[in-house]
Amino acid sequence: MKSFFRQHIEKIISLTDEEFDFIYSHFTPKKLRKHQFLIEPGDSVVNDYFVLSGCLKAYQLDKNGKMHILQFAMQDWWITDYQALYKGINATIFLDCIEDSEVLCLSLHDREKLCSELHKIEFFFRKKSNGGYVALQQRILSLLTSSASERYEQLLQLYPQLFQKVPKQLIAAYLGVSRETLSRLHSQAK
Amino acid sequence: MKSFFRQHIEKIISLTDEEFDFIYSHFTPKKLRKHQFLIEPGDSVVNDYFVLSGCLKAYQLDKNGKMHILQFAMQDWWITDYQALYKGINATIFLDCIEDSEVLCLSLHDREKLCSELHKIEFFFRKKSNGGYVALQQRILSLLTSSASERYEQLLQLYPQLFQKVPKQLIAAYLGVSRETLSRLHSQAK
DNA sequence: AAAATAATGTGATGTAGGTCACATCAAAAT
DNA sequence: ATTTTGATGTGACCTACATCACATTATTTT
Repeated sequence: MKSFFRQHIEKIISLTDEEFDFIYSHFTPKKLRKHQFLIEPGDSVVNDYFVLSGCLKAYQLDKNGKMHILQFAMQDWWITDYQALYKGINATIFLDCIEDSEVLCLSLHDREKLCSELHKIEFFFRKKSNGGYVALQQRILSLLTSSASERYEQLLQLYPQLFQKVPKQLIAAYLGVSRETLSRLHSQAK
Repeated sequence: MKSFFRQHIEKIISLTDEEFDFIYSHFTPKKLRKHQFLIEPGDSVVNDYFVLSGCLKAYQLDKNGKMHILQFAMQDWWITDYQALYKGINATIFLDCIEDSEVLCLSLHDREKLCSELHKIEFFFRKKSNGGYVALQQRILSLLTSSASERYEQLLQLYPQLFQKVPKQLIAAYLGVSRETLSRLHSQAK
């Protein structure tokens, strides 16, 4: 698990054993059960979470109680309420587990400490953020330019593993379609 | 103009005169006329652009020729085709001027050089990227959870200056509504 | 200042996708 | 193993919003 995390970082920067141990010492492992919440609206948010195993979702409920999914996170992904974490305001989203999961917690404080002490890791986090920015832009373009069935196909292309783990009604809530419509898109196989 | 740019950076980090001059020496000013293109699909993209004055838009055309706006950029904003820039692939968006504009160009190469030579500026760009990430997440939530008229109100709240510069049909293309629907939302004043 | 071009408003009509209702099937929980 | 709870499918109907068409009013361009 530790080596898996190291590989994740070493996709972007290379590390000595001492550097990795130093970095790793700032993280706290946490085991979570299905349905367990990490964040609820109103909470103060101190951590970013790196997913070692399992699957989580970040979402909001609208005024009719309908769920809208901002983000999934599987193995290898980072997730939290970034608005709350970065701006120091209360959470506006729910973050919970779709299945039993393990995460590594990193407080914002420790992240900033790491970044100021180790230039390399600041490079890592900058690259991660840049990559995330591009991914979000692509999702916005997908929402603006594509129909429900096109968006479904795009998501399937991009993250096929997701469809093994996540019920289709959650896929629908991520794509911005009703579960009924998503089901019909399938049967009609457009 | 130069001091305006310096202020922009000093909102996040503080600089000595030498440091600022060093940073500024990596930027190239460029004047642009209304309708002028900075990027078209297929182009290779080497620069990020910081807007000194004017207003630009980044957009795609869908298969029916309809425009969908990914991003506006007014004074103080950064804009480019980030996917193309970061991944080193060809552009997939148009970037052009809504009015006469002035920008500062920074090549990716120079940005990376700056970041490796001056830890402070890497901090700056990391914070910028984090902020941008949060803004995009909020836009996705807005697209998922809100109706056309709610999205209009949210945008008006967030960037009132935008409505002085940008014709409503472009606002519509940003919100993901037809210009006719946007016009009707107004008259009905929901 | 005139001509050309772009922006906006508004009616009539079309449609993708939403909502509601209920049936079936799968998976947890006791 | 049985009960409870959640996931999926499908029909009937509804509604935001899109599209098309044309009139009106700004804003550029020459």
